Amino acid sequence: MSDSLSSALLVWYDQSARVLPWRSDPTPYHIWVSEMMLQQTQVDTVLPYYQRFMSLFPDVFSLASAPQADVLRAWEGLGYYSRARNLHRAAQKVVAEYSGQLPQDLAQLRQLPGIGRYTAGAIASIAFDQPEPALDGNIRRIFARLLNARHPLGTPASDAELWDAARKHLPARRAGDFNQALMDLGASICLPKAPNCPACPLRDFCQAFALGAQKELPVKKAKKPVPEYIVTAAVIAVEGRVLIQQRPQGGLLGGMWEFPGGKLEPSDAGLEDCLQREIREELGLDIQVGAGFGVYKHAYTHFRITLHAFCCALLPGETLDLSAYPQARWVIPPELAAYAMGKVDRQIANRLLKTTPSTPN
DNA sequence: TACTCGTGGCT
DNA sequence: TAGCCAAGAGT
Repeated sequence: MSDSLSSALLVWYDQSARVLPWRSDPTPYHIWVSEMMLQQTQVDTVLPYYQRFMSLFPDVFSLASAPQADVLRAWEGLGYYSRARNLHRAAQKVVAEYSGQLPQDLAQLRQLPGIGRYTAGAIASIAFDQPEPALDGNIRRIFARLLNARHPLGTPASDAELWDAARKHLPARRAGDFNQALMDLGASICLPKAPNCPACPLRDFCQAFALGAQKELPVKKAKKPVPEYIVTAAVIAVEGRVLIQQRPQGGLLGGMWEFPGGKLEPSDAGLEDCLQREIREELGLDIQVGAGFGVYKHAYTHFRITLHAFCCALLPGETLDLSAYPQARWVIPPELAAYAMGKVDRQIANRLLKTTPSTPN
């Protein structure tokens, strides 16, 4: 049943909804892909990726049958690459078990890789018009303010309170629009730091606004400090080719390609020593380290790195047995574009396209 | 529960 | 400028 809060919100949404490609043609596949891309990622960042992804993989069958390498390459730059691997696996499961039709049942949706509580609710409500809440960061913030809820976000008490509130206020009709309206409101008016309360259609329902406490909410847990690591990477060139390797599935940048190297350890005498050790450990090769090939600073979510890249050569007599290291590959620089990489390694690859690495000696 | 997992834009 | 933040999921 529609309460006055949801009615006021839907009136606002009918006037203010953002025009988005997945809203213009809200098939289950479109909603699903968009929701995967939008996890922890803002709409403006997603838009060009969504358009390109749909041109490459217009339906669940083309996605399911594509090589993982193509999916990761299409995802490069969006981050959180487990989303791409999970979406790809889920597409194969939907084809194999559901004849290519995304299930409507909430429990069945949650069985698909990459679909958790939020995304299942979003797909069920937006694509299938089911009365399900979908609690994301925006909606958590909005309900925390509406209720003057003081439990820190992410705690069980907060989750229970906010999911209950979202379900309680869900209208019987247009649940998908209700959820999307809250997300639009969170992205445009009920902002984290500077909420524009005078423009808010829910102002009269908001306890935080009544108390003047909107900027104190939501309460967040304290964050841990982020460590900084010194990292090295080797551009090993032999006869015009450079060595890259694929990272293992599952961890950071899983399935992506990189220039081999690793973290500076306390036992390393220096950057050169670190790089020689890493290449010996990872590939069984002894290398000569030459000139620098750039210093790259990068911030991940939970740590920061300063990466020192070097031009390197194999010591005389060294060869790489590719059958023993199937994750490694020798490629000419123009081919690097076909290999999905994280931001730092892509910067190195792009520099290689412009500059031939110098040969040690 | 707490931690991992990317990147770009903003202040 | 260095943090903060974003349509979370998996372990």
